[in-house]
Amino acid sequence: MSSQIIREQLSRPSPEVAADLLGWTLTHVTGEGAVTVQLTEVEAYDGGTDPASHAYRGVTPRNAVMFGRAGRLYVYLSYGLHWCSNVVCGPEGQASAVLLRAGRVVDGVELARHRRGDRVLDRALARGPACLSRALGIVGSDDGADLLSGEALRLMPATSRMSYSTGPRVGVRRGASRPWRCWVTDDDTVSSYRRSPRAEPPG
DNA sequence: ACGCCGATTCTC
DNA sequence: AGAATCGGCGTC
Repeated sequence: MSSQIIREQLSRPSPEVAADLLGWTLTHVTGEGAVTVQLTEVEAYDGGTDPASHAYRGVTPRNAVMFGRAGRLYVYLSYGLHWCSNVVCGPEGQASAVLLRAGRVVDGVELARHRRGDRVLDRALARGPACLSRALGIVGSDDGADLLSGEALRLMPATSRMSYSTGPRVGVRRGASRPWRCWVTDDDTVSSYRRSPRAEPPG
């Protein structure tokens, strides 16, 4: 599949793209080596219509990448200490992204464990959005990297379709009830669901 | 300029 | 349940 076709696929609204991304792999090559993660849990974020989105209130230096062309990486700092990674979706000019919440490390397990800690179980190496980014060695300077034409970071489509479940998003206060979290059904690398303590009541 | 809060994670 | 830790954004 050409990167042109993949980019068109990613240029649709993020709630549609999210489920497609399950089973895809993301590889990051650094001086330390390569780590590949197969995605098992993702969350869609829209732009102007989604109060949980970083792009809800328009373009800022932080979220600018979300408004650019699909297929690039949007990285942000969470709680002042954790990097989190997104795949930019949707047509250019319209903010939209899919947060990478969890995956299975299918290559570079030793390097991923070195980054995450010796006592971390294999299945937990990339469980949780900050853990996934940490396992891959993704940091703020990777913000904006093209995942389809780049050398260091590469996103590749799944070889087979996975059966998946959907449900409310994790951690967000507003818009938490939109069923925009997708995960591979019964997969042990999926993060355990915790609704934000500050989430607005459902309904 | 100031203060609050977050698309989190780990530990107690 | 609480801490770690800082940039973004609303408010004064």
